[in-house]
Amino acid sequence: MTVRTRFAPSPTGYLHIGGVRTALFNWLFARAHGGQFLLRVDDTDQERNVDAALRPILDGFRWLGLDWDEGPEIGGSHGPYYQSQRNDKYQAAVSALLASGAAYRDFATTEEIQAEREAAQTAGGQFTYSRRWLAETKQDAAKFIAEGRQSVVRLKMPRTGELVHNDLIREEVRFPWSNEQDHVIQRADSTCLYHLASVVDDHEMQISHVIRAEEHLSNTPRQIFIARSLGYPLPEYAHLPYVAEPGSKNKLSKRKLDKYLKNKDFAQLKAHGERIAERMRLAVDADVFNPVIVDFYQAIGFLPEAILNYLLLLGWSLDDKTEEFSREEMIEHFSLERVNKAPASFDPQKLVAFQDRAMQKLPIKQKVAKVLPFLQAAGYIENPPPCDTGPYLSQICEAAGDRIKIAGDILDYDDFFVADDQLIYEEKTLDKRLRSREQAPQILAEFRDRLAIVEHFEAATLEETLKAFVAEKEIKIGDIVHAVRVAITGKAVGFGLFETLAILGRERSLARIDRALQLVK
RNA sequence: GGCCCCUUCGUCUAGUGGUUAGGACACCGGCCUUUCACGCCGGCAACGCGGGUUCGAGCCCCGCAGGGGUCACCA
Repeated sequence: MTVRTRFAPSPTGYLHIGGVRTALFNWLFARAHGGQFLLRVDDTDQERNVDAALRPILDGFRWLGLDWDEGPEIGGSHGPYYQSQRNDKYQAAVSALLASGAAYRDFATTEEIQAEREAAQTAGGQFTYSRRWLAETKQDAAKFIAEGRQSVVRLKMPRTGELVHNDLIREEVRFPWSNEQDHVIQRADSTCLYHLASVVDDHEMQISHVIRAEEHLSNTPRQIFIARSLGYPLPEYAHLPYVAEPGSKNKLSKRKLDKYLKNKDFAQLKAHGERIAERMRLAVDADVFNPVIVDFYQAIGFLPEAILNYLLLLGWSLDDKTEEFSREEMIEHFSLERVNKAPASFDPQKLVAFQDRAMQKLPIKQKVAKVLPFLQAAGYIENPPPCDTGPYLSQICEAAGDRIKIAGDILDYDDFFVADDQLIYEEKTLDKRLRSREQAPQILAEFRDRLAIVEHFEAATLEETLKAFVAEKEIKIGDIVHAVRVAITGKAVGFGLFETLAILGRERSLARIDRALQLVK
């Protein structure tokens, strides 16, 4: 049997991190079994512009490298892949269900159903629809229509016995049929509902494994009922635990974006992102610029592999120690058997830790490539970049060491990209390192003259020069290092001083020191 | 409330009858050091509760408690 899995996003305008986890597991399972992964658009209830609302989602998938074998934009042999375009198939299924007696036309009004429900509730019992507006024959129907009633189609669910079903993750689960309602599968306006559509599509698209979040577990009985009634072979079901809010066991919801910002770690991550966005003069749309949404990470320069690696471990593990997985290793090792049953909280800090590690491992050349678009977006480098950009950025990334944790962090080191006379000095640092120390400007001036005559303006020789200077003047190394740093970068913190000097070169270093000296005079 | 699911450090988890209950993130010390990062060393910290079964239970059984999901002419 060919393994075929699917992810069915509804076009909401953004890709939710919990959704990505579900998609990832589907994708991994398909890839691990040499099968296909498809995307199907759940737009049965959409009125707005589906294309516009779908684009960020597809972009997110592409960015993460979760490629789909069939679906929007690429098509496939089981299309169309938009539920809004598959209505004929749903109608046919409804007719078949009606014909076999597995479903019926119901002429009750919403109010009447509601009244029954409330009556059952006050009686303390469980609601079971009386089916008194059920129309079995044309005559019944005609009578109701004459009264001006409209009809929906309901499933005629069993009311005795139980469904025993084997879930790939939950194992055996049992549902008493008496607990099920006669769910509506077709609205009064004759459009069909999600559960019907989903079952029909899964069957027609030959989905072998339905891997979805736990919140669908209790929807499974009605779907199995539909599938059975239609004579479909059942797919395997695997219900993943949902992703929970940080520090709680509530389901991470797309509707509570604001709430999560109250979480300290979340807020901190967002603030970091905002700092980067601000430097690029990027409009920060509150709806999307949020760590629950994948766009956020893309916008500020996270690595897709870091996100995938983190999400993989949210509810799945290989053993007691392996944490890092390349894409290939994920595919090689992933299995549904090792998926956890309990919900897992989304932990922004741990995601960041994976990002840090992934960034550390990134070769300089690739780091340069990641960082460049941010410098261009901020207006520091032209597009296309001048030919000396590569070597210059390589030096900077090399000197940066592990300081650039997110590609957008490069913008913290704007001092390498502004003209000497445009450099902005932190007043506080100028005060602390130069103005408040009587001897500091003098010492800096003297060291400046040494720099002017140093033979090789390279990190190693610069360090020798400075050490010699310190020994000769009988000062502490800190007395000069910090003064030089603020003079050439305007900041209190930065890369190694000697590397910084070397990158800037003699001319620019001297110009900046001179300017700083002017400023503190 | 009915039904269903879940329960090991703060968080992600390993663990399938005998372990000093392991790892990771976070946190707290210390070291390194020209700042900031990185790195290194060390530390804190968990089997929800109660009954069984067993020589022995985090692991098996039964209760309880807690948490969550779901109960739409939403998806």
